[in-house]
Amino acid sequence: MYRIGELAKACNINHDTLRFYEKNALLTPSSRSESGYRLYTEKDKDILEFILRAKNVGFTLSEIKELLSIEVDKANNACADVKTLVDTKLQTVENKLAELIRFQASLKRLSDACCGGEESAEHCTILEALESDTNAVRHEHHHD
Amino acid sequence: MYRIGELAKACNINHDTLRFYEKNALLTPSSRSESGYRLYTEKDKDILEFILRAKNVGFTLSEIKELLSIEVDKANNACADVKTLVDTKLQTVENKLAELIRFQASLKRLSDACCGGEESAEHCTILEALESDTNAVRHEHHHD
DNA sequence: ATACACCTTTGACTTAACTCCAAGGTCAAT
DNA sequence: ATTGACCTTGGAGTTAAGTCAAAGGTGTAT
Repeated sequence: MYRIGELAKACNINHDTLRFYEKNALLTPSSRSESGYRLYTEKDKDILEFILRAKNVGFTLSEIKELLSIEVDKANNACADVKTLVDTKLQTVENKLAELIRFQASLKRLSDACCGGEESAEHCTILEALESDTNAVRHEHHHD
Repeated sequence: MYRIGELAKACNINHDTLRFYEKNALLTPSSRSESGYRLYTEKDKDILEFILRAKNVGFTLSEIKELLSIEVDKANNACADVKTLVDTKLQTVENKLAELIRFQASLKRLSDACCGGEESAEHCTILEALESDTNAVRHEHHHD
């Protein structure tokens, strides 16, 4: 069991952020001590880590709330609904992945061009690095 | 040449956002008409698209400004500095990529479990899907 | 020449996501 | 029994990133 300060420190965030997440129904501590102190379990910590990772890749708190709300309820027949939500989010993730892979390629090309090869003059900005990427994929396409 | 409304519409954003980006030195239109209208070129549009994609994967505007400022200036000897910045950003991108791949795997597992296989009971929430991922990678590690 | 859609600027307002503050309770150590 | 680090609540303040509104200029179409 973590008290609020311990969990905050462990995850490197402000303790007020934890209260804020509680107020916004993202993460409620599993229990309270006699005297009213919030007590977080290891599972609560997993949820928090999930929230922080999701935030880091550009999900909003309300999107994260949606992700956390996903529950395949076998008894209830809401399975199809859940699958729709999951597949929508999966699509979002895959779009983000595609973007990031493009950024990665551009930055790599830039890093290599810099102080590296003979072709230092070729790719001088991230936009040019991106363009050369685009050109590689599409047809040649000059404009100055 | 796009006027502000045209570019905003083409990129599906508010025209005030373009003024906001200009005020914050992220994107300044290449020229103005006689009467003072902002005129954006195709290159300006490329920059805007870059900004929007970067935002989408969780970069802040000031990080994006940094990315856009990268220029390998051969004359100037700042090449090493640039490489450091680029490599730092590359690391950031690769961390984000790793997170997203994990999300993707979890969501896929969830999607497959739902309405799909026999094992519908196994992975009911994104956290459980994540956990089973963790378990696959690390040692077995029970806690209830 | 007058609508009308579009543009200008300045400045105030909004929303998401925190972050801080005040006034006070808890608890282990001196 | 009191200090000091921790916790509580409620509410106000901040920052990033827009978004809107007011007052007025532009430019093409009737």
